[in-house]
Amino acid sequence: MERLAGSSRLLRAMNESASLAYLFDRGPLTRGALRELTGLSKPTTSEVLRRLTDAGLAIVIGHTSGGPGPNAEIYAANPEAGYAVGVSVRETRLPSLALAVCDINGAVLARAERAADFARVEPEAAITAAVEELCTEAGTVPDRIRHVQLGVPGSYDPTSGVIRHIDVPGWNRPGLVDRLADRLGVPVAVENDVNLAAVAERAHGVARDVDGFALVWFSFGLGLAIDLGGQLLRGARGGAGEIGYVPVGLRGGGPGTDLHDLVGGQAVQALAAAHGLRTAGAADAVAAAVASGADEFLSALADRIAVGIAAVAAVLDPPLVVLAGDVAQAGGDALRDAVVAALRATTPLDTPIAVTGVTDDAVLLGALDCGVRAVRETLVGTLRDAIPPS
Amino acid sequence: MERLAGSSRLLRAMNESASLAYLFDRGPLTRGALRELTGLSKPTTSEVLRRLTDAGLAIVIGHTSGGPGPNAEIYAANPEAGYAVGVSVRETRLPSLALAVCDINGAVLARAERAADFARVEPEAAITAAVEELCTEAGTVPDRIRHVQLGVPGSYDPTSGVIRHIDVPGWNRPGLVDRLADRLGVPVAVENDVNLAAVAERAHGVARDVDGFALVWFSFGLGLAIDLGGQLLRGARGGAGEIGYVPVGLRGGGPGTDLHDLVGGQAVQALAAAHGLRTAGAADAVAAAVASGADEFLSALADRIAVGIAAVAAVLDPPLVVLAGDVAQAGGDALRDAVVAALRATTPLDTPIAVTGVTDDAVLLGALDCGVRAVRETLVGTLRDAIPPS
DNA sequence: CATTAGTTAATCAGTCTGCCTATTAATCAA
DNA sequence: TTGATTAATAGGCAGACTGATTAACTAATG
Repeated sequence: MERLAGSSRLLRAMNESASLAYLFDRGPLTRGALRELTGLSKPTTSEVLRRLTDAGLAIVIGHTSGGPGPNAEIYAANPEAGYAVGVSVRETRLPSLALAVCDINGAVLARAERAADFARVEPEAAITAAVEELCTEAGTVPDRIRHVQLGVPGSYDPTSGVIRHIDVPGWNRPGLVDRLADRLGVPVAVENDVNLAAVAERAHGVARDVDGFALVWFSFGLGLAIDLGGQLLRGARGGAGEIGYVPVGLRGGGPGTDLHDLVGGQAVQALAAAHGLRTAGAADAVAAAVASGADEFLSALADRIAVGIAAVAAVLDPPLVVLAGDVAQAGGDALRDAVVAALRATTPLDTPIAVTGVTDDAVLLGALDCGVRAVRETLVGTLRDAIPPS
Repeated sequence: MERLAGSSRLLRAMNESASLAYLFDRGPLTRGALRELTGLSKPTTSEVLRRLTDAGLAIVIGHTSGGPGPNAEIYAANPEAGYAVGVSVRETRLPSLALAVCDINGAVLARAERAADFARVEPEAAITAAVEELCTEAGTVPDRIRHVQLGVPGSYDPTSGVIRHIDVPGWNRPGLVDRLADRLGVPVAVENDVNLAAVAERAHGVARDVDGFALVWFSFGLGLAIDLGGQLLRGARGGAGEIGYVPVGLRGGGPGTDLHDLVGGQAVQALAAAHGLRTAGAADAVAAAVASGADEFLSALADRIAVGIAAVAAVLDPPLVVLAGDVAQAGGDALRDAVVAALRATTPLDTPIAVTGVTDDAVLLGALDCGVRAVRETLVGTLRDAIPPS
């Protein structure tokens, strides 16, 4: 229930932040267009835009032409109002970083990849150095950055400030995030990498116009991200989506088989080997299977995947399930069709299933998207907080 | 992102609705207390309360005393501002109804139970008659009712307006809800009964102060409700929580065992019988087992339940899992302890588990709670909509 | 008499309506 | 083809209006 109360100052703050929000997500607008969206009068719209430009939050980027009458000025959010950095921390054979800066409108200014030996260089130093290098490449200064979004293969517990379930050396130390924020002089947020992939899927992939979806990530590890109307579900301790722990089958007492044993990277490779496919990794195995038409292996794999999806679908009933990660991407539509068939054969659930539509680095794109959104929130909040502390 | 923009009228509407909202959920307040909560000035607070009382939404219910100075008037939401009806439609051996009316503050005015033979009387007629009778019992008129909340053992698809997965005769007909609303002349909302039990659990049970929780319902059927910060998760087609479809074990192709086959009412009874307990129903069997200390049966049952909870916990990581429904209630703490042990033995998840704290009819209480909230929203919205259509 | 509840009057902030001017494209006459 | 005329639109300005605030004031209570 809305509980906002106040005086005319609140009104101005609301009108300004609403206008800025429209500039952010409806793109460039004329005064007239903004007037229609906000329902404000001509003088007020003018005043709001004057103040936003004075504050460096909006700029005139052009003029209309063609129609009768004067050419209306076209306003847009000032891209230089703040930059966001996205960082993807990867745990492959060698730990590595992918990072990028973008402006408030989401345009990427610079991008880089780096190997990083976290056993020798501590994470704070490595990230700080990488960000500074990125800034010089982008031709900007670190001061302009308003938010750094990290994506890590683990879950972040905001109450304790610790990244858990992470295998990259040095990254599970308590206080790391605070120290990094201190060093960079910028707010730092941490998010699970699969969650960020889901953010990218909503922004650029197949989940663009969907109410919500579950993204299942098949790679070396196994992950799940849940998007409910654009909001991520993280769970009590950031542990939502630890789908690898879904039990498979009953057993008396002791620990038994779970989903990780069935469709984790190693399990997939083992299954492939059992079907006579010997390759370097799980993704390669699946790609080879698709190429050579090894249907038996694919349908065996699909059976296993269907178990996990059935559990997710029964609990959440998502409007869409997206298969992502290098293994799923290697499988493509062939794997998707096999999974659909397996699911239909076993349960009455008819949840639509799709393969990811993000071809670029999904985690990095998602981190940028989250970062930009955070910067926008900050800027809108700045206006809102013009309300005096009573 | 907030997009509200407007002029001084909006301000008044906001201040009034915020004040009313505070009266609703902080209970009776003096002018001074409301002033602190809203941050408004003395004259404005007075004006707002004057308008609310004029509109019949607030009343003076008393005066302070004891301190120096005049006695402050104590304001409260006018209980007569609107009534809500909750109806629980049950599918037992004989279909039956439980219903109650309460005022805007949640005080129950009248309550009734009724058998209803929906094979012979159509649902619209039966509900309408029951509501009218309830009104005379409560000494009020049906006009005063602003919302009717139904709880049904099935899922309601708001897009098609059809109640699905329901076994009570006549209730799966398309357009039923609209016809009922027409006949009663009041908005009618439908919700899954387990979801309503979760609402009651949050309002009156063990989930009062928790961020979110998953409520697993064990009765004749099997259900799951997911509460995320007080918001229910319903799924794409109202099918979230169809936990009975969670698969158990791998199988090649054909339909195999699912959770319903494991812990549905019949399955529990069969399991009890296998352990030498012959009773009329699942709940009785469990109660008998607890009374007689039949630990083997209980731990076998707990093993099965743990599979379901593990799946839910792995997907959602809820801060709490609540066991509810007559079977769980019969099991009580003994069953809870057995389930905790079974869960710890099989998975690394350490989600807290509790038995329901609602002893009264949870579905009916939840329906009343939902109904009251809907009426409050309507009233607050009335004030908000004082904003002219430009 | 000190303290508090609530009202009244004057003021201030912010938006709205209505009118005005300037600018552009289209149309029409020479 | 060119210049004048007209219609349509962008944006600014002045005065009215709404609603909240501050500050002073009245009245009630221990």
